Amino acid sequence: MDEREISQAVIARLPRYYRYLGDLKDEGVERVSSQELSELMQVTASQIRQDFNNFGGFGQQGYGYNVEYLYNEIAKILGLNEKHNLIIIGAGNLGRALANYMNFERRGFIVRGVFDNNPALYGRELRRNTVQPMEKMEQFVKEHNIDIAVLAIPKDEAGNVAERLVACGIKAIWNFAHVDLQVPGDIVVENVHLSDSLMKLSYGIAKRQRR
Amino acid sequence: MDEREISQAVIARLPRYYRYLGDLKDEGVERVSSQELSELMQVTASQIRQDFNNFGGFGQQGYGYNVEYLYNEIAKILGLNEKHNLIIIGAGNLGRALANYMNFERRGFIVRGVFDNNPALYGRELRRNTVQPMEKMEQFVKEHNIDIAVLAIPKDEAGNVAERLVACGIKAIWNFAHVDLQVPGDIVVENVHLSDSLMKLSYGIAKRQRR
DNA sequence: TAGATTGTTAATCGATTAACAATC
DNA sequence: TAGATTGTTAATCGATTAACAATC
Repeated sequence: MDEREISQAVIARLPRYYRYLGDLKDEGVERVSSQELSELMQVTASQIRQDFNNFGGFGQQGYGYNVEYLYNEIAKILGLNEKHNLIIIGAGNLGRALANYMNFERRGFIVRGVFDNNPALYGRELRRNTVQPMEKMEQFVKEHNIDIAVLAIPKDEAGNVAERLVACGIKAIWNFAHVDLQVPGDIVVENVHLSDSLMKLSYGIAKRQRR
Repeated sequence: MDEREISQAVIARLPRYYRYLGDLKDEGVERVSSQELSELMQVTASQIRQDFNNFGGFGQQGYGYNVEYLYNEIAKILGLNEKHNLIIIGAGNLGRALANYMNFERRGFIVRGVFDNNPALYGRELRRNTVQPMEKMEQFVKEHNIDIAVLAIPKDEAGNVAERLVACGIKAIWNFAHVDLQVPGDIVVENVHLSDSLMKLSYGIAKRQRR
């Protein structure tokens, strides 16, 4: 909440804290100490306290952390209290899977439109949405207050589409295309490179084999 | 290739090197210096040289790196020269998308079977595979020399299924379930937590808003 | 008050960057 | 040989862990 930049390592750990705290909350646990949480999550208690203190003190000496309060504070830090309208670009296997995947809506990420440049897919139903032609994307973004675009298209189309999205005022891109996007610094980009992930898995197997 | 443990940070960068080198190779580029590559990839030349030297010297003073050679060496390090048989557990939206997604086969990851516990899906066609009941999983793993299982099932089933997979000799789990799996140390686990990724995106938007 | 546990400072560890000698 | 660029050592930076005083 203050001016200082929080390191990427800390941000990357927040969703995991959020998940564990959500579980504790669901179990009806009221308070948790950094020590208890550290055993549960297999990280050091020191790291937990340092991480939370990046955002100001959420705990109380001699007591620990109130689970529900901490859970809600992390939600606020992550911006999960805000609703986000998103569109999905690409109605191939991955785009369709994401469009049909309900769980994100629970967290306030609402799919408002799905776009593809393949006429064979136009009008196809995906939950509350039907696939629209790419030409309608720009107008749709402006009219429906869309802030996130999910890029589920081949890598060679991704750069061009990203440019169009930036031009019509999108704030963030969730990029599943296997390419590094070049966008202005104020555009938030989060990459999901599945093949990179699979290669890391492959490395793990190869290393195991070498033992 | 030697005894020393390579840091996770280095491993995580290898797929990206591999991607850029593949592009250079496709463009017919023969040699590249750490300096050139650093400008292309927006990392320091120092880091590139340090990273590669973890695995022994791939370059030559005064010349740089031979693109094709380096590309092939990274493939070997990542174990991409090996073929891997995999099965997909869960034929929901995500499981089906992964089963239909051809690109992984190109890299030697071959989908040999798809399993689900929903009888309504049994026999459903997904490329070369048909959905089979979960009860057949163990035998299939043993008979078809499967080393990777892709977990595309809800989080509350994931722990149990992971245990069964470990018991029947799987080597690696590509985990899309939103839970931390508890498995023996010799089992390779690579997590793809999409909702974590979406939360990081959300943080980026929230931070941007606060400016 | 005594005990517990945070918030925070200090110490350590590891990763990144800089510098340069080795060598093609 | 001279120029280029790696491989590698040293310096710096940042992140993690340890320690403990503050405080509930």
